[in-house]
Amino acid sequence: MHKKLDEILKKHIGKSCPIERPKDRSFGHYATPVAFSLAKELKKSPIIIAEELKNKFLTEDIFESVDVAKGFLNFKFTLSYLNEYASWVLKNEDSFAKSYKDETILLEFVSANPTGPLHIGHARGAVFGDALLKIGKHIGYNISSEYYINDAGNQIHLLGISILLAAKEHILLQNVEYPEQYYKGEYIVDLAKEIASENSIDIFKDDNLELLSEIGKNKMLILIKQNLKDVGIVFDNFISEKSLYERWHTILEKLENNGAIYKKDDKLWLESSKFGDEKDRVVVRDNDIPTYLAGDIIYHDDKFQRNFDRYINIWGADHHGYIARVKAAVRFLGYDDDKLEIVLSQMVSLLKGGEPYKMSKRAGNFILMQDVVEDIGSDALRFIFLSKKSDTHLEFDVEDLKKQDSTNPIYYINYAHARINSIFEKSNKKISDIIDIDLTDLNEDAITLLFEALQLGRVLEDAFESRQVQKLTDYLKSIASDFHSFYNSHKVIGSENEDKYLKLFAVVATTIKVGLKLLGIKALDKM
RNA sequence: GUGUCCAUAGCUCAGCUGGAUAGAGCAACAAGUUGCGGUCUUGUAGGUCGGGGGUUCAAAUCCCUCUGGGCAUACCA
Repeated sequence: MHKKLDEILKKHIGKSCPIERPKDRSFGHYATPVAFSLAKELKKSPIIIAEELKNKFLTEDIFESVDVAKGFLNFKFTLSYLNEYASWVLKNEDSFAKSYKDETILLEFVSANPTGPLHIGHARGAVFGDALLKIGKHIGYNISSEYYINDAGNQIHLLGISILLAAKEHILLQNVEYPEQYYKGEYIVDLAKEIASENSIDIFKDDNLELLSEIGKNKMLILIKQNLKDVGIVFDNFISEKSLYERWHTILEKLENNGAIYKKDDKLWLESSKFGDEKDRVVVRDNDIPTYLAGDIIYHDDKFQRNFDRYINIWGADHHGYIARVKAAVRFLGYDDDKLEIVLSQMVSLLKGGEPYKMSKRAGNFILMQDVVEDIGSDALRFIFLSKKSDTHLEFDVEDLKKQDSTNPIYYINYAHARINSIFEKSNKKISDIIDIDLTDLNEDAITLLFEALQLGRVLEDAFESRQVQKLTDYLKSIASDFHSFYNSHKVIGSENEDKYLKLFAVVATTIKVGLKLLGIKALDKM
């Protein structure tokens, strides 16, 4: 609908204009302040300009009214236009709020080190990325999801050491001395025992760190994939850091040819300060081993070689200082770094009944994603993560998400959906019975609810373009609230408007169902 | 120290590229159901938008500055 209005505005004004929702719903469905900006160009009062424009718009038959108020133009659609769209939505549920765009996007998220299970911070980025993916696909982007596996370098080496030491202490019953850095969680001991039972304890006797690292990493990756699957996330692609290194020399040569590299203190430095980084960064140490940044440079070259129109990375907010150097590297490689967008996912503080959520000893004093999923379920976890901006701190109490009343938004929304389902059952009617009912002579409440329910497309576009998924969760809460309020003040079954209201409710239910689906949550028919 | 993000109602947060009297949920207080799931609804109260300057017809929104926080500041990933 806003697209239709956009077209009409362009037609009469000759350019795209801002379209807003009026603060006061009674003013109309949409509004534009365009007369204010035209006032400067035309040197006329905005009110006069708005009045002149109003007369042009009145010729369009989709408008019930076009009003001018303090220079704002307010538009109200006719009920028959809304009805036509409602019928289309019910007949084309799968296409509701869909759109088509000629743009390919590579979305990278999670990319947690395969050295342990996912914790709650990872979960937030994972859920956010997955929802962005689903929404983006729905509105027509060609998006692929990707997980970058850091399976090279020191962390993996540490994993191997940790497994070996755990095995020596707990299986071979030797005295061991632990170094300063190693993975401390009890899962490491379990991992060692599992490896012992699948092979033999001899595997720990010749200190084959490389083998243990490899086995451990593979097992952790399986665990991570399972953690993700438990909240409905499946990646299109996994890409291994290690596998990329065979191209390092080619990439290094490319960087050198582009004047990005210099040698100092026997190390190779990337001159990233030239492109906005605060200082230059080492890419190859004096022992000839490339740094972590080198892997990311190869990876981003690999990404850009695959020629997407846009690259979105979701990173933990603690990595924000890393953005400048990667962008600089992308420029040195000769690509447009504006195509690379980094979205940050902030840390999460969890409470349970007002107290800090207990850490998992098993995982080494992290809040384990799996524990929270088992506690409150995937749907509740997804919803709470998606109801706040990704780059702000989030604090919530899991007990609040178990409540079965209006204080729990996911319950509240599902309740609206289930209630509509139950009303249809009670009335003994199906969607097909009311789909062609003509919506005429509806009261204002009903028209408002219908209009709101038809806003899904606009909300999805807005949520995706701004990378703010909470716009969708907020919208669904608001629709559920509007519905409950309407239902409370209007008798439906047995009233003369029964069929019309059923059609209206069917649209509301469709909006909720499609909206929740894009958040990775299945709407409940019964509760 | 430097960089960066943030500061809006008691709490958790919205507020779109500056635009119409600053919003929602929760908590608090007060009402409503002989009517379809009360797993609900309605109302009241609550804010000098951290302080101070500036730009503008218009600033919570943009700029400067101060204060108070988070994060980063590795040749670890």
